[in-house]
Amino acid sequence: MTQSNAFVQKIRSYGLLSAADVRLLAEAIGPVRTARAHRDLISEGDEPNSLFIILEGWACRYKVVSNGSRQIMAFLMPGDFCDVHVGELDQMDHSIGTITNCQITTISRSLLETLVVSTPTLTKAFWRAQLIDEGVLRAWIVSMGRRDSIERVSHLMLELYIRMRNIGLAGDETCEMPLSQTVLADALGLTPVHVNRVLRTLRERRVMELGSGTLLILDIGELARIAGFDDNYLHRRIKRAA
Amino acid sequence: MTQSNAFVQKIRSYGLLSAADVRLLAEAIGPVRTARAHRDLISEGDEPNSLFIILEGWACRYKVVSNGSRQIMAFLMPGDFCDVHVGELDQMDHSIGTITNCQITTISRSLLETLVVSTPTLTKAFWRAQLIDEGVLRAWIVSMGRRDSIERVSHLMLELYIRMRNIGLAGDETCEMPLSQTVLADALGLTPVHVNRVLRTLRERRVMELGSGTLLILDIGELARIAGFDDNYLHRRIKRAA
DNA sequence: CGCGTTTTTGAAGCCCCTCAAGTGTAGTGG
DNA sequence: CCACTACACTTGAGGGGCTTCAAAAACGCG
Repeated sequence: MTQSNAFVQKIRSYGLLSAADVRLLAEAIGPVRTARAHRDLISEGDEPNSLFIILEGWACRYKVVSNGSRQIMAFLMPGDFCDVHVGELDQMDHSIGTITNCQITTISRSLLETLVVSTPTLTKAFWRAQLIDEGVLRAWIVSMGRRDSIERVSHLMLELYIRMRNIGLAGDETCEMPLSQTVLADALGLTPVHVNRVLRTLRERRVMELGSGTLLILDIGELARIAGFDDNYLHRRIKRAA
Repeated sequence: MTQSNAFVQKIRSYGLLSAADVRLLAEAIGPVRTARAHRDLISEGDEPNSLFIILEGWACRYKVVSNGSRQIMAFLMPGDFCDVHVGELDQMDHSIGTITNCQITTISRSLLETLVVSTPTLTKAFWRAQLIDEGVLRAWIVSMGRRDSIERVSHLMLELYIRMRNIGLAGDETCEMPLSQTVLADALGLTPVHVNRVLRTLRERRVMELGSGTLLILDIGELARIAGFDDNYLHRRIKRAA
């Protein structure tokens, strides 16, 4: 049961759950299993059957477009869940794949539905989680549309750093970030070559360094300034960590 | 009450509501009022107070970034609603503004909450609407990241055309589309100048024409081919129209 | 009819891409 | 311990898509 904490804690932070609610939630969670890196948890076109929860490791939502290139639409880290819309939609319009080795678990569709219908506080907590994800999606759109490459890289690094900190996985201006430059490029709408150059610039300017699976922030003020990082957004997400 | 149909019908199409549910929903809707074009319904930083519903006209979610440029993150058309997260989030991280004159109405926060808690079918319908919006957001990210300008314009035109058709506001390969090239540019992450050139290309290739507030699709197959429009996505949205 | 907005077109430039090659670094098997 | 492979990272040179700047034409509305 300890392994499910990442998820239960996240949901708890989104709503005032009673002890009974938390117990119900914890009991709904299925057995933990391990998934290797670079595997699809769900593929585009699949009919979704159960809700995936990441307990450990990184995964992502992505879609391969007609010209063969890949676009990552979201990163999933411990505590994140994949498809609350289980059963609501007919087919997946994108895939979910692991980036690192992951510990995952599931909640079955029927159990989830009972949970959501029977306990309004849980409904609200799930809803809230959904809304925050939506906010992140909107921030990505802004980045892709109106930020150049260095701003975009900076913004993503800050987002991920803060999300890691919010779940207690980031230290003082450093955290694990097991993303290759190719994966970053797929998320940012850039090429790996160009991501490389941008990272070099940021390193040379003593703003941040990304290497061997670790992010090191040297000057968070400057990083936020470059990114045009919204104080508001930042503030809300910091608050949420508490 | 007839004026609220766009909204009620949309929610009905997302769930099997009983007659009582529909009545509850219809009764919750406040008085209809008119909003002029180019006005903010909600501004960034506001504390959201009630749920806005568009009954007539077009609006959009947008954000102005630090360098002064604007990014539109979503278009809102009749039946769409703005902020189910009323009260869930502390502050708006973006603004909502009208594009044309609009007929709008609201549901107060407290009424909405009672509704959602008391009737699970309504909850599910709202949830489903939310999930579809999220799918559209993800499609936008894919467009911005991995499609060039002509593909991106084509994709957006198809999305908007199909959404208009789904609410019965599109004719046979034509519909109203009151978007200036500047507005389109703000949505697509391009400049108005370049949008103009892309539209010319599409016109010269006899694929589609956009002018005087109207979209005219000349060759929908070719348009979908250029856009890399997902059959799956298309299919789902057509099905949903029924 | 006059004025602001939108649309259109041209010319020059930059940001990021493409292509290409070279350098690690980790894992595998001899 | 060293070949061998696979993959990620790095750097250079050249090109193209979109932007920027500028200005004219067309449209819509009082």
